[in-house]
Amino acid sequence: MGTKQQLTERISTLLRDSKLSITDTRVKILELFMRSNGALEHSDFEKLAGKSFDRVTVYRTLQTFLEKGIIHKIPTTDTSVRYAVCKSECTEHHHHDHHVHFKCETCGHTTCLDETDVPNIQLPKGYAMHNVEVVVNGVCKSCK
Amino acid sequence: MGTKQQLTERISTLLRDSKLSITDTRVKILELFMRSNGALEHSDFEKLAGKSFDRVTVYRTLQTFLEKGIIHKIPTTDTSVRYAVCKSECTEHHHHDHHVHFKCETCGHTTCLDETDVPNIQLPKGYAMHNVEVVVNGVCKSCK
DNA sequence: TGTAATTTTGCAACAATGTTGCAAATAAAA
DNA sequence: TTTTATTTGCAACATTGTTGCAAAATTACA
Repeated sequence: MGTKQQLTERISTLLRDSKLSITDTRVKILELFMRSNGALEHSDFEKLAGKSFDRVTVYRTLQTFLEKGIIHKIPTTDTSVRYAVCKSECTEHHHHDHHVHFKCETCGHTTCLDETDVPNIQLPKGYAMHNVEVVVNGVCKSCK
Repeated sequence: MGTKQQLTERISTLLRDSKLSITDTRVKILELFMRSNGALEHSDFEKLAGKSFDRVTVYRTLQTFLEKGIIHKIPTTDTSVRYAVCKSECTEHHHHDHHVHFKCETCGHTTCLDETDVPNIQLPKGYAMHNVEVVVNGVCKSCK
C-alpha cells in the first residue's frame, strides 16, 4: 500500500493536478479518504484524525473536492451526505460514477464496488438518462 | 381518477387497514401523496394544502407511515429526505421497493417508474443482497 | 530568498432541520 | 355519553449547514 511519504506525495500530485493549493486541511482530509476505502460522512472528519477540523472548513473543502471531481456523493435515505474518492475517469465536469455502492446493514459501512457494473436500464419513452445511481443494501463480507 | 369523496374513502380504508386512527393531519398528508404522483419532501407539507401543519406533527406522521409500510424513502445525494407512497406489495415489515426512481434535473421532480424493473446485479463473492435502490437522473417527459 | 498578491482558514453569528417532554385536544372503545 | 388511549401542538433544545469578514497560510513573482 506504500509508505506514509508515498501517500503524501500522491496527494500533493492530485491537488496540484486539480489546481488547488496544498494545505494541511486538504491533505489530511484526503488521507482519511485514501485510508478508509469507503464512504465517509461529514461527522467522520470532526471525530477522526487526532486533530479536529473546523466545521466550516470541512464543508468548504468537501465542496471544493466535489467541484474538482476528486470525490463524489453517494445517495442515502437519511439526512446524512456520504462521500467517496472518485476513480481516475472522473474529471472536473464529468463524473463517471458507474459503479455500485454497497451499504452494510450490520456495520453501517458503505463501500464502492468498483468491479460491479451498473446494468443497463430501459426507461419508458420520453425520458432521457444522464446518470444512474445504485445502492445495494445487505451484509458485507466482514460481517457475515 | 375518482371524486374527492372516493379519495377520502380510499384513505380511510388505508388507515383502518394499517390500524391507525383517522385524523385530519393523516388524511390531508395522504391526500397530498395520492395527488402528487411523485416524491414529496418534508418542506412540501408545510407549504402546500392551504392549512399549514405543525412541523413536529409532520415528522411524526411520516415516521408512522414509514413504519406501517404506507410510504417509502427515496435515496438522495443531498440532505433532503424524499418520500413516496408504496404500492400494494409493501407491508409493515417488508418493503417491496423494486422499482426505479427517476429524478428530473430540470424540474427537480422525482417520480416512481413502477413499470421499470430493477435489473439483476451480480455482487462480488461474500456479499449478501437484501435490497437494491436505483435512482436515474435525467430529463423527464414534460421537460423535454 | 523575501515580499506582494491571492487563497484559505477560523470565528461569530445566523438559518434550517430534526428531536423530546408534556399538557391539551381529539379519536376510539366501552 | 363517558372513559381510555392516542395524537397533536407548543416550547425548548440539539444538530447540521451557511455567510461575512479579518487573520493566517500559500503561491507567485521580483
